[in-house]
Amino acid sequence: MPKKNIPKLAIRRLCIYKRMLSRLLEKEQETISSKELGKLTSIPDYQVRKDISFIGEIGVARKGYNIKKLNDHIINSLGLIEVWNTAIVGVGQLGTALLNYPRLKEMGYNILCAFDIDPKKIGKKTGGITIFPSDRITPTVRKNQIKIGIICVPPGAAQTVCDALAKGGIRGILNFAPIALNIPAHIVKREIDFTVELEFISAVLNLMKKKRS
Amino acid sequence: MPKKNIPKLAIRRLCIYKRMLSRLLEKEQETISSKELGKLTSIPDYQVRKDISFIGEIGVARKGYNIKKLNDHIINSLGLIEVWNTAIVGVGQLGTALLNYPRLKEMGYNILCAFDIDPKKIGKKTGGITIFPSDRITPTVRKNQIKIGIICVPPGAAQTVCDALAKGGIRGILNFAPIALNIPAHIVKREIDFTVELEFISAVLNLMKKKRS
DNA sequence: TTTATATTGTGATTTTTTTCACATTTAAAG
DNA sequence: CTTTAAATGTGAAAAAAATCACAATATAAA
Ligand SMILES: NC(=O)c1ccc[n+]([C@@H]2O[C@H](COP(=O)([O-])OP(=O)(O)OC[C@H]3O[C@@H](n4cnc5c(N)ncnc54)[C@H](O)[C@@H]3O)[C@@H](O)[C@H]2O)c1
Ligand SMILES: NC(=O)c1ccc[n+]([C@@H]2O[C@H](COP(=O)([O-])OP(=O)(O)OC[C@H]3O[C@@H](n4cnc5c(N)ncnc54)[C@H](O)[C@@H]3O)[C@@H](O)[C@H]2O)c1
Repeated sequence: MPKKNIPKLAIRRLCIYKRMLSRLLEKEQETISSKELGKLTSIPDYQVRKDISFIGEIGVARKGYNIKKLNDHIINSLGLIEVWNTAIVGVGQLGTALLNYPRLKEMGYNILCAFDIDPKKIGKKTGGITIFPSDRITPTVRKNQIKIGIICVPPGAAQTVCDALAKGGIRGILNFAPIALNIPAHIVKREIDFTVELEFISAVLNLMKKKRS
Repeated sequence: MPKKNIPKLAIRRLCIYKRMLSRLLEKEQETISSKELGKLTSIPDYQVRKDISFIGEIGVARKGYNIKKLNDHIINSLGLIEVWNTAIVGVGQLGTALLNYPRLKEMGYNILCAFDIDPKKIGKKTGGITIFPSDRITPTVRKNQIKIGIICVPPGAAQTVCDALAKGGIRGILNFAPIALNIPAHIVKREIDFTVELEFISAVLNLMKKKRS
């Protein structure tokens, strides 16, 4: 049980440390210092230490952190042991890639079903998952206790399917459609827009150039 | 020319406003207030105003912002008119989805070529783009003045292809492999890991639950 | 056992970001 | 022309986050 409120940004970084730690588990190395872990994740050592301190004292002076112990501790503190029933809405280019992405299941996101509006896709299987019609989202989510929904439909349809997921009792939504979703506050939302990230890169490059000149 | 340094987070939000504005361009509405724009992007109105203020005074008291003018102004201020030569490395599930994603070109990311290590893929075309062998990354990037690289290879290969891109003179990198890349500071990097986003959702849901109990 | 020192954990400080509140502006109505 | 009020732009305050610096600690070497 974490001492106090963990900052949102610290949570994300803890997930990134864990990602690195789970890779290190396969190596013989037993412990790692905040400096080393920082090097591997492009995060300063004091930030690594401070982030870890939010979930308790786990390091050993002069030695660093035990890799397995720290990995487990992050998993426990953030509750990442849990397996989440997950659904994907929209089985196009991106949805198909996700349905074939084994890492999702490995990380505890168990995809139970997929939805699409296209009659040619409904009833078929992709990545071993059956595709249901999108007007069945609400009852199916409710019946299967689906907790997390991943939206991969065109932007024009995203709010509609989001509402259907919400009505079914979804708890978290990962949205890939390039549009901000309106969503009740009790649902945790995360939006990823590749083109916004690319534009961010462009903007930073441009502003770097301008400053130099 | 922006007055002072624009905060990184403000840049991202400006891109999100622009995304919404370009949708609104197709409607008849001419102006929009910070309040309305905030509603549409899930961002508070004062934040919208402050962000826009970083790129100058463009609003009209009592009316709000002219949609077309604000859209153009964001594009100009952040330098988003530019077309960027782009390459994709790794033409698997995700790389293929991206090569077939028309929005990239629409937004000014002109994919000139793709790279893969798989002999069965090299020489073929995907989404109209020819796939080159990955040992040709450095010279091809240099010759074609490719400025942005998108990495979609397995994590074990990501640092290698990243180094090859850097050697070719790349300026920005968007990385989808679940690993932090080591990269010289002059290259602008952005890393997207879907599973980290999902874990973030899980963690927030868990910590919400814990706090309630 | 003592010493030297690498490394943690954290309180204090600094920086950044968000939030607030309101004076100023200006379109529209009277 | 004057009044009204909606909306901006921003300086100031508050909150959050990052950074620093160092005392405390524990290991490994002497
Ligand atoms: N392709 C990419 O690489 C990529 C990258 C980033 C973001 N995106 C975004 O992800 C979303 C999907 O992109 P895509 O390339 O896979 O598009 P796509 O056109 O290949 O697939 C969209 C799928 O959604 C289905 N769909 C449409 N309306 C629906 C509804 N109401 N209910 C259920 N399903 C519905 C369609 O039948 C189709 O199968 C889009 O919003 C896109 O902007 C795509
Ligand atoms: N599939 C998804 O939905 C998804 C989602 C998020 C992140 N990712 C990440 O994106 C990356 C690609 O995922 P994927 O599912 O497309 O994998 P994939 O196995 O389908 O494709 C990987 C491609 O990279 C190529 N490759 C391997 N080594 C290479 C090298 N040295 N140079 C050039 N090409 C090389 C392979 O030949 C293959 O074509 C992975 O790091 C994965 O973790 C994938």
